[in-house]
Amino acid sequence: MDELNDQIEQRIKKLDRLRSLGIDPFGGKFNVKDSAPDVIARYTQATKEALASTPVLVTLAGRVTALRRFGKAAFASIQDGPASIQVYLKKDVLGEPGFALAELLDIADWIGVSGPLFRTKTNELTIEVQQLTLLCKALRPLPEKWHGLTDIEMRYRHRYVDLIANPEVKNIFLLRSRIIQTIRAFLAARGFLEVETPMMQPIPGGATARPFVTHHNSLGIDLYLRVAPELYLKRLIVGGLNRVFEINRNFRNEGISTIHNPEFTMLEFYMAYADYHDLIELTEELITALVKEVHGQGTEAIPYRPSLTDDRTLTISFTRPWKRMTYRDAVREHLGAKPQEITDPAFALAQAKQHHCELKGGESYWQLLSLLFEELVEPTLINPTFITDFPVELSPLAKRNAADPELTDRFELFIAGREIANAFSELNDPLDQRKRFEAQVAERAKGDLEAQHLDEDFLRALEHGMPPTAGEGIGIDRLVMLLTNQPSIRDVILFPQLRPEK
RNA sequence: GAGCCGCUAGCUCAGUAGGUAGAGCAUCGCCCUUUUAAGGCGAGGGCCCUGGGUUCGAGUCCCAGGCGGCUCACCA
Repeated sequence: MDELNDQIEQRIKKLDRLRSLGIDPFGGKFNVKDSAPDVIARYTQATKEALASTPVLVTLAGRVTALRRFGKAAFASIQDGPASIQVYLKKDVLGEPGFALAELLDIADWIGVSGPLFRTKTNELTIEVQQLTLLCKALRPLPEKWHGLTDIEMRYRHRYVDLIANPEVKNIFLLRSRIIQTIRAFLAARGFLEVETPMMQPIPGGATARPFVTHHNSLGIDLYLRVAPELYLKRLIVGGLNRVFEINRNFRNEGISTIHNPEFTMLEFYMAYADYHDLIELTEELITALVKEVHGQGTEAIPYRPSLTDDRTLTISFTRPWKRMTYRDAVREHLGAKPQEITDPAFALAQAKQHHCELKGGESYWQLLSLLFEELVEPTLINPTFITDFPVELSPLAKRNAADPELTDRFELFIAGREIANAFSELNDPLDQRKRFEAQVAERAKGDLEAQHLDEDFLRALEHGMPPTAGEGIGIDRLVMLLTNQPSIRDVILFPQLRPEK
């Protein structure tokens, strides 16, 4: 043990005292018959008199989170899952040996109790413990009861303590789990098959991002942690799995911030015979279902506070249908420009300069528009908005628009000024796909480390024929942030990436 | 990567002007059989993030570093 403070020392001493009483401080199986949440739910209405006349015996277990001693009796709160219940430890009832154990209890210990329910003078539902079992002695104390654990670094590094001390933290992760379960059920109900594709890929593809590199010893090759599952999921569509989805981690070797963790959870799903219009409908339905799952069935709007330092809270309305706008029109509207102006590259350049976009020189028309979009439009997209018709230049895997070959059949969904979903009709022309890869390879050669690689096997798969397919990706962490009103991604990831302790 | 802020007991925090390091909770001892931030009396507990410097003297001032947070930039 690295540090031996008096708190730990005292608890270690108690191990011997327990053993001399014949008690194993790190006991074995305990036959749990009830749970605190369940008992509280079932007997919340039971009166003092009812409990006295028809005794209800319960047996449950949990962690001691508070202890109030009175010499020959004590009250303890024990935490069992999402609920906490009070137990009463009384010498008369427990007897000598049982009470000797009670006297050696500390906050943080795990105990099993059984006995009848009763109500105290203050009417609190309480277990009068007849049988007390030590399940596990804790050697470290819990944080202070009133403030809990507030040091942010400690909360992330010692998440196990955070989860014990801060009930609202536990609740976020319960919600996260429910959100993911709801997504699974939603997709399964529509005939989507959940699959798992490689996390370690010889060629990282499916997104423009810098990958992590690792090495396989016996193969003697470098492998990349995936930046996206996209190219593998589309191979499955080629293989005839018409509707597939994957919820799993992506890894991107980029900065860390309140909205970026090096590994993050992504939902991607692909639907044969559909196009991006179908996914707009599906996305509205899915996210509406999630809003209702988290906030209640009647919910039309939710609050969201995007920044820790700014106490401004947004109200986001999910009333359908959500706004739809083309990429170019969104920029045009914000500039108050005329249709003939917005297509003019010189106009775009002038506007980019005027709005202080960071220009490296030599930007294409669509790159300029992209800068203007990010600078001007994105932050204003508070209520859910589908932005459609992205330029082909910025969409190397999306199908060309039939009417305008410069554009693709693609949308991104923005909520609270952030991209929540990205979807398109998938490019299934292997010859066009090859050209797009080649353009990306040329970008790489020019030094763009995020540009994509040419994946010969993926092209071969497309050459076997991929039916018209629509595909979408939704970043789960940011979605959970939005639905649970958390300004930092670290508050929706159990173990966010931190520098190691010294 | 840059700027700003933080780091003191197990936890939450004070620490005046540079002069022997404090409180509450927790811990230990005593009292206490319906408390719920229980109460009363008493006690112990410190690498003040690390390393330099200034000074008779540094938790405090200066420099460098570590870790964290936020903001900005890139990405989802």
